[in-house]
Amino acid sequence: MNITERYARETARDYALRILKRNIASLELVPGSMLSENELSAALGLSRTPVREALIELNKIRIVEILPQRGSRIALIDCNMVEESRFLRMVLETAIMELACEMAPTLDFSVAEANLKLQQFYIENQLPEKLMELDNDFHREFYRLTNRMQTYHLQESMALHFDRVRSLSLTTVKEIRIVSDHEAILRAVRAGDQAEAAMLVVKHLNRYKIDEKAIREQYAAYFTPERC
Amino acid sequence: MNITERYARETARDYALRILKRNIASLELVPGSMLSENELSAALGLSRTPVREALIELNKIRIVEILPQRGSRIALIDCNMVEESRFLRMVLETAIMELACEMAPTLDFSVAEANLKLQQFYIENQLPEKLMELDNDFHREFYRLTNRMQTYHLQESMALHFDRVRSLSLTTVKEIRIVSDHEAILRAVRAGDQAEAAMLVVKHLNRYKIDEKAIREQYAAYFTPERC
DNA sequence: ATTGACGCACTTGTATATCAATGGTACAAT
DNA sequence: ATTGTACCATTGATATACAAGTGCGTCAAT
Repeated sequence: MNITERYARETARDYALRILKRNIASLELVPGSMLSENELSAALGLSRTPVREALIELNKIRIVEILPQRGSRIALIDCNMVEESRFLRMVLETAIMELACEMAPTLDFSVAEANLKLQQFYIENQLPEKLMELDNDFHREFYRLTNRMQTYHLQESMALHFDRVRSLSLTTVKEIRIVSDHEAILRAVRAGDQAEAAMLVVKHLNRYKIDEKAIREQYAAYFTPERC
Repeated sequence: MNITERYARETARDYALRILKRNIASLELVPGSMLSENELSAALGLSRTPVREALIELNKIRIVEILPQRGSRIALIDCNMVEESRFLRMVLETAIMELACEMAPTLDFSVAEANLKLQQFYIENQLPEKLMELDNDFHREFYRLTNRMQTYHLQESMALHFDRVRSLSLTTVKEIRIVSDHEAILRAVRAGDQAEAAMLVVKHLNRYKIDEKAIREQYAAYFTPERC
């Protein structure tokens, strides 16, 4: 496990959650591997209670299986859950953008604008590492503008399933296209063009399509036996 | 609090969650009222641990506020959350039905059919009490058929916000319309008619529209001061 | 070699006690 | 009226213990 420092004033539970999520997304915690509350609390330097609470949360999004009286395990990658997280993001983000179109006249897009400027800066200066965070921020900003943060959090929790597959993927997203996608989306939303915005969102999210078949074959042990 | 027996083999945490949710939805637990882990564990005959775990879950869907070192409280009814839960259901259920339309040729609708038959039976025999459960079952069946149960659970958790307002509402839904809506939806999905199914879902869910303004005025103390 | 019984080790679920940190309250002092 | 102080209740977290259930190894019987 890749363990880093606990933030100031971060609760033990949030700390455990943060570290666990990161290690699950990066596959440092191998799908199918067993955990135990005791083992984890020792590794994290916490007691069982906050670790247990974190595991319960991860169990709720079905990324951790809790087998009573036996142990816990990192769930195998379930294509159905990956598909469902993709579905959720597609459906929700389309609806969010359509909503943003309706509200456009009353919205302040300056945060999104500033974010875009930064994206362009990092592209020009060849610093693609920062882009993923900016990408997330950009999308989240529309949930915030439309007052749908709870929806964002629901979607975000499911995204872990997709992140694991992305970690296995060799296909990287073309940064320049991403940024121009974002520009186009913001333009459409500003113009209140729902159909255009929805179309762009779908096109944008489809860039993250991954060659799941090849990955599945190469890393068969990480996946649930059921076919998709 | 309205407390009932614990089911056989129900974990203490699930029991606490079930009782709390029911009492929150029915407003038996008054919006804005304070709770404490100790008080609740005494009332439920459990220890702090499972009660605390239940409160953490309710806090995550923002129906319970946890104020560290001060206590917990039943959140006031927040119009934004109510609106967001309505938004979520509308968006997700529309997408689910469209998906079901695509998959229609491969789906087995016999469970939904049987449910509809029962709905008709209860209408004819004037037993509307059973209808709400059947209503829920009917909708859940489409999430199951399209393999989107996790999506269902996310939506379900947010529904608590809406349920509280519905408990205050005097406007009852017309049962007969509900059943005929369901029939029409199933027909459209069978026929694979996405546009029709989506339209029917929106129309159906709009029947649950509630006179929020009047309720807000009558029960102002239950609501957050912010306007919607 | 196979089977069956048994017990051991381990895990989660739960209970309980305890302490730290902190916001609220009551009350005295001014 | 304001301020300061002591006290209390509450959650966050730790530690410990026990119950119950699972899996595994041992060992005897066959």
